[in-house]
Amino acid sequence: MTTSLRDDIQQRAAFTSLEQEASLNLIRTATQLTDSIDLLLKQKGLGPGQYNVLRILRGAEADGICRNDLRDRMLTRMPDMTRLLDRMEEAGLVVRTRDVDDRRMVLARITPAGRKLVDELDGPTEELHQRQLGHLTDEQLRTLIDLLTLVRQRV
Amino acid sequence: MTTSLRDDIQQRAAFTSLEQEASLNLIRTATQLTDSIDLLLKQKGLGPGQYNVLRILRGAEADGICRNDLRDRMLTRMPDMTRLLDRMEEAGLVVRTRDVDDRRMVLARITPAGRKLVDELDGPTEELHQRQLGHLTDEQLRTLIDLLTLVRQRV
DNA sequence: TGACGATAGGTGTTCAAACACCTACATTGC
DNA sequence: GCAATGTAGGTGTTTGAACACCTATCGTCA
Repeated sequence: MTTSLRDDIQQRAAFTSLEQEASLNLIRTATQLTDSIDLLLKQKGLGPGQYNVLRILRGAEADGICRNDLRDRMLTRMPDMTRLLDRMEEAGLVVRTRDVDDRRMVLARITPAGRKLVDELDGPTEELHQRQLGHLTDEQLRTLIDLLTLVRQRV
Repeated sequence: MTTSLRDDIQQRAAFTSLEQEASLNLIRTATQLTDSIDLLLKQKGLGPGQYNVLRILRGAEADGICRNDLRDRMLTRMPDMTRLLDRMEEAGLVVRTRDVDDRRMVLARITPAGRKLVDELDGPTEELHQRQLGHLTDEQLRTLIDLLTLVRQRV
């Protein structure tokens, strides 16, 4: 049983183009994925942006990352990075220190508490990914990834 | 030149699984698509939710659709449909009338102004879809759509 | 027929996203 | 050395999203 997007959202008119159909399918699918992930994160009191920041900062280890670099590496657009970091600092997940060499820059680092939190989420998120995508074969996943990478060439 | 997501967000550690890689690729790609679409819509003073509502109501023609049906047919989750419709009604894009048979229900219908607005966006959005996805062959698009449909089976 | 649960919709409130604007510091070129 | 420009970060304010809670109406079954 295959649920096409057309049945899914009960649209009457067919799609006007294959490109439109692909676009709507992509957005719809991503939304369903993020909805589940966000629900999981919320159980730990995290929003999607906060989790993303924590994973980036964990990857950077002790070096620390400045606000703009952080913003550019986010999975999704986040214009108000300052106040996102404000909240995370208040929650004890990150610390910010002004760089001594270039005093314009403020480097954010993950705290032990932040690291613990994001580590605890590794298992559950991986399980969720398996539930969400585990029914595809490796070849199908590889094809999907390659096609998505190709899409992003021209966005 | 292919920009993998790993380069894109400058992640150091490799993905922990093909499923995770696919999930992140999907979310990242969808975000890029919606960012451009939202930008286009904003030029007409519309948010993504409003545009989605208008397209659904246009497809329903004169019948009108109640709030919950509308919510279930949205491309993306929208918990506060009431006030979204409030704003659209105030903008003259939709009208709401209480159903005489079942007085719990309020049917939303598109106005001529709303219809004109969404009609005007058909061309630009289709052009955008072409710019975003036109570099894929029909076969690639078909494969992508099929894979995304398959993904949604188990979300 | 009238109480009960289910369903449709609305409201109140809190918090975050978004945008424009502003300040501080660094860099460059004269 | 200093004005001009660019870059990094923060702030003020408005709007919308999210959540829990509330009201009105319908259906049904004792």
